[in-house]
Amino acid sequence: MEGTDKKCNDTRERLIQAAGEVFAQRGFKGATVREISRCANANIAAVNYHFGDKEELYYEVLKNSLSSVMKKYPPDLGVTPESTPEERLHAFIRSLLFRVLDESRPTWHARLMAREIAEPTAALDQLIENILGPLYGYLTVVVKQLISDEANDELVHNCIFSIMGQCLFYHNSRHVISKLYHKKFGPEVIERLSTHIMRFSIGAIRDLGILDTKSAKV
Amino acid sequence: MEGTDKKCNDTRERLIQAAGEVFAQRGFKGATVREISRCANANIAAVNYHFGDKEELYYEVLKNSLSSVMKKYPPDLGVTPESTPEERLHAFIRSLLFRVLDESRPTWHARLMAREIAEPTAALDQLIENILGPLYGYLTVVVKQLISDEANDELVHNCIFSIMGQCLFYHNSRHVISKLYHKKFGPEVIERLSTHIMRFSIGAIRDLGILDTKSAKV
DNA sequence: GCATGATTAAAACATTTGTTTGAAACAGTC
DNA sequence: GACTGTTTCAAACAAATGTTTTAATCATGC
Repeated sequence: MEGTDKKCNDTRERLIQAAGEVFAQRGFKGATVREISRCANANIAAVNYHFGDKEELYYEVLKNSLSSVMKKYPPDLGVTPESTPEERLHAFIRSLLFRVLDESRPTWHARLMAREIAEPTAALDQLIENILGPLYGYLTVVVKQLISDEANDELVHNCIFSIMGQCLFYHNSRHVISKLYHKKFGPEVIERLSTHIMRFSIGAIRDLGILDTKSAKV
Repeated sequence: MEGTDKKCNDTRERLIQAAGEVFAQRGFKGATVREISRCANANIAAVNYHFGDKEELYYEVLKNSLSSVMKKYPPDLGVTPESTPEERLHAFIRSLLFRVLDESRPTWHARLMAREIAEPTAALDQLIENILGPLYGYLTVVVKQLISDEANDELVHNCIFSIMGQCLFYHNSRHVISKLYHKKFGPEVIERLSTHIMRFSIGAIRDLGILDTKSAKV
């Protein structure tokens, strides 16, 4: 009836869920195993028994979170290999926005990842290898198609950073946005945002692509 | 010879400097008054004597940091009221990038502010009122001039978010960028980045402005 | 020189926190 | 039902941390 289905008695699983919430809310240092245990209806010793120590639990939570969130919103959600680069970019942006903004489901995945990106622990390498690397790679291919296949690397990198930056901003600065503009991010707002970022970026890339091919010709 | 000039013996001042470094590096929770005191060559009791408690010291550090960094890189650095909107936007972006990326000077200001933005304490309101509010306001004016004075508010907001997002990305994701692309942000790289973001945004805004005025005509 | 107030110093205090311990409860097997 | 390995529990431990205390030191005005 509330999150955990069918009275799942597996303490280990409950600990991971609870730890996700608490780590996301308070950070690794701020989270206490006592609070985690209490939220999971488990004994204080449960964390050490099942995971060895707090840090190992954190890794487990992060790993768990990653696969789950990428499964729900894959970068090519709703497009096929036959789609145009524009459609693929739009899909990428849309997925990314939903991944980091959707508050209608266990919300700690995005916050946890943002935390790890902003202030990495030793787990960042794993995060890059499994998630961020492929993600940036995918976007690179799409952007290269949009500009031209011989576009110089620096321009391509700058463009994918511009796109990623626009999307992630709404998560990183959400408290400021909410205080300054009283904006909330429901699904329909996210849709409009994704359209905006897509148009903004396509327009920009077209311009820069023209500049680039011109300078390449010189 | 090293940061503090003329053997400034004021313990209070040394504490603020040291606390800035430590808070930026470890976060509020992770920073210990013992480490701060040690870095400041002060006694453990000094923090409580001079500031009451750890939290009050944090507020003081934040306040101090804000005024200092905005003084060094004001948003209209190098432009006059007669400059074109394009020039003003470029100056804004350049300043913002230097503000968050310049590692050649006491570097904790930006990290401290990023921390507060990503996970606010009670001090965020003050930060918004004194710094972020005016900053966003200034950018809004510039962007409005670029699109058209009757541009609809949502479009303008989305555009300033797109610009802020592109800039802040390089700070928030610096560890990922560094691991994926082995990029370091020296002054000349920052200059090139600011030019890229300026072009990217101007191109995009032009396009969207045309769309906007067309739809406004309908 | 000394009295006064501000500052510093070292030690101690009270909590909090991650972890360990040892016994109890449980589950499955023969 | 006794044995075995696993899981849970309450209590305790050791280290760390913010804060307080009490005395010493310093600076300044008389």
